[in-house]
Amino acid sequence: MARIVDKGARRAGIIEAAAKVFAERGVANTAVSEVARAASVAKGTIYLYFEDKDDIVLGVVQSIVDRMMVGIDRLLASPGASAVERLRSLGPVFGAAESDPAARELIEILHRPENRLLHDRMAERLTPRLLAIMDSIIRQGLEEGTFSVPDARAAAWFVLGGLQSVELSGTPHDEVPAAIDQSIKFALLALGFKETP
Amino acid sequence: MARIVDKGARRAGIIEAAAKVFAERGVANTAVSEVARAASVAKGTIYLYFEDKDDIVLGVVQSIVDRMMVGIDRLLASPGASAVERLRSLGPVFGAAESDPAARELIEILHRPENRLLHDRMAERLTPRLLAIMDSIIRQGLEEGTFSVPDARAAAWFVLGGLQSVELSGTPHDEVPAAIDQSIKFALLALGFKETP
Amino acid sequence: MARIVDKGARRAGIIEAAAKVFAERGVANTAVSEVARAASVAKGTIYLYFEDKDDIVLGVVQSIVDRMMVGIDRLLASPGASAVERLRSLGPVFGAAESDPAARELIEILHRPENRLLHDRMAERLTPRLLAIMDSIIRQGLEEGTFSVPDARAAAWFVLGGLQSVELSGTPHDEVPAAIDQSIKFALLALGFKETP
Amino acid sequence: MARIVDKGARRAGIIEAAAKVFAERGVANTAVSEVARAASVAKGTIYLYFEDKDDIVLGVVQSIVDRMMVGIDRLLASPGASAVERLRSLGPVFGAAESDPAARELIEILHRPENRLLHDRMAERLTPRLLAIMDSIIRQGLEEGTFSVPDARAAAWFVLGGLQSVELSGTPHDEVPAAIDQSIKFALLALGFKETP
DNA sequence: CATGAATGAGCGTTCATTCAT
DNA sequence: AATGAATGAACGCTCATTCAT
Repeated sequence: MARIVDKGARRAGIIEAAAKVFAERGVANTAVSEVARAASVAKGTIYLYFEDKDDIVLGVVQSIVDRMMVGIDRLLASPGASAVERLRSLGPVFGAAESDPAARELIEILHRPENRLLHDRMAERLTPRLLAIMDSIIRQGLEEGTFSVPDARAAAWFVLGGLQSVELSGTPHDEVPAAIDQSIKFALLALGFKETP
Repeated sequence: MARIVDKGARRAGIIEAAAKVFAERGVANTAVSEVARAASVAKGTIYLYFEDKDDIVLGVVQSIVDRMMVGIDRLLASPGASAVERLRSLGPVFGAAESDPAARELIEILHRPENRLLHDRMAERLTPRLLAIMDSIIRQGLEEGTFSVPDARAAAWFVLGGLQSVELSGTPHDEVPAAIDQSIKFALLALGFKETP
Repeated sequence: MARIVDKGARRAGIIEAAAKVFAERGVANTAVSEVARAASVAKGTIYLYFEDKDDIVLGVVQSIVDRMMVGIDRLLASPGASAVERLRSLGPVFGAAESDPAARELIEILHRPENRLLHDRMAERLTPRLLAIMDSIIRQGLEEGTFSVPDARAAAWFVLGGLQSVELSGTPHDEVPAAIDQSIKFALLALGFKETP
Repeated sequence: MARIVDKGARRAGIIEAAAKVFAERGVANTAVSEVARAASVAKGTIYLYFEDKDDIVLGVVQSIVDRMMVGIDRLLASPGASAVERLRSLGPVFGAAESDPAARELIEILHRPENRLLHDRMAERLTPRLLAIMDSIIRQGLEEGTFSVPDARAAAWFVLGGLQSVELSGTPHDEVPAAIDQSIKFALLALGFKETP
């Protein structure tokens, strides 16, 4: 039954199917057999590509994180942008949904209580990468002389934590962008940036 | 078949035992029967004091939160303290442990991946209370003229998120107090406080 | 706490309460503790008056049968009535409900699938007594020369079975009396009775 | 992990084993795990073939009913038989056992009080089919002019109830055939049949 | 490679019964 | 006599994992 797809594609297919059913029923309430059915694959086949159920969850998370990071990288790619501009362009990331309805749905799914695990696993993997980005932005700002902090890494943690709080604050959907703007202003203040020189 | 202890003490005893075994094996990996054994009580007895397993988890969380809040309330009690002083006195809370070895162990336990549930449940209950405290500190600062933010609630969220980040930053234990100090400085900056007037 | 009531009354009270909750929730779905609560008695007290749960069920059944038999005996009491008249007066018993709304509700309850046990236990106790009545009626008819059967007991079983069938036939409520009349005609035929001499 | 038998045979095997243990211990007193053990199958396997325990009971009942119906159909198959002959040939069905020792044991089992559930479930499924048969016999008799009843369906219920009574009458085994004969005579009387035209 | 029937440990929960008070 | 907290055996059911085909 070796088929149209190679190992990588088969794995990806299972992950895609798993993401779908996890989204519909929650991770804990989804049996491996349901993932198999959704992927049009036998239950046993799953174990050819994944260690165990947890490994599937991890695969789903990784694929989501990967997709998010592509978007973030694109956002930050503009060459010649200042640290402040880069920080500001990071705003939508923490509002998450923006215009992409798929992302909006994803956020909604991740916030369902039965998907805490998925959410946390994702945050676990996303945070270090966001931190690295934030760190590089702050260092750039220090070099440009627009930021003034004694410890870039500590500052990165603080600012990141502050910005991620928006997600938890229960702000109504339509007020999120404003809340993000607000938070970015706090972040710039914390980083020692003076609005107008 | 006779009661040795009163209802409250029995419940507390079960919670204490549950906290212990949850800590040792993780919530998900701990069967109700193990809680019962740890509490020297029959399995059925558990269900005399708790709706279901979830209710036990909630009980453990509540008891931890209650203990933490007592500490926090004590810290903030000093009458006549300024908003800045209060904010600074809040520092140890986010370092959490320092001197108290029991608390230190608790933090460690909560951060183990299999205890995410417990951790999150706790954060769920703790955050609103911390937020209320932070909010009141910021409002006090605004009244005193030492802080300058357009929206106290948004600021509270941001600052709280920033401070809670320390917990996640993986800072070595002996550097935590310094990291907290650092973060409080960031917080003050974000709140528009000028170090020297 | 020896009280207003003597042993017998206490037992009767528990039976009455049990009948009520059994009726509401079904026997299988009713815990002994619920019977106790309904009887305003401690769980342990139940076991002072009943061997076990089954014994409670039996008590309820017995009390219902007793009540029904009183009604039946009254129906058949008319002195000087012929066997045919007696048989005909037995009709309403198999329609069960007649005018008594309490009896109607009882029937309904007994027919709920989760109360099969109760229903069967009742039938178990009721059938021998109905059989005895039927037997005596047939013997009276044989003496009077209106019936003609070789074996009164066998005839009693057959006729009783036929009449009880109405209960199972799913006949609509408003057609039950007619169905009973019909069945009694069959019964009389089976007993060798000629309508008009 | 390989299938030795096909799906149908496995299901049938479980039903057979279940029938056995249900017979030995009663349905309520038999745990699913005991059925599994009897069927030399893992507990989980049971749930591959049956929804839940109730479904097993239903399966057992169905298989018994099916076997009985085959016998009945054979009995009634004789082409060109009159309604009276057909009715008479139905006799053994209500005596159930006679020659077949397996059936005899079955009847015994079903009459044990803890198997009321099984018995009732079976009666539930058997009665409608017997009723249909009886109804057709009566209609045939009406057409042939040998029976005379105003309502075939009502008559079918009555006669069926009467005949089924034998099963309940506690007649000693060796007298059952005679009792059945007796009952069939009652039935013919009730149906308005005159022994000698 | 792929399958899916089979497994069985393990779970949360119930509740009839007991007995110290 | 009455209580009700405590018991713990027993249950139905799930599902991650395996492996013969």
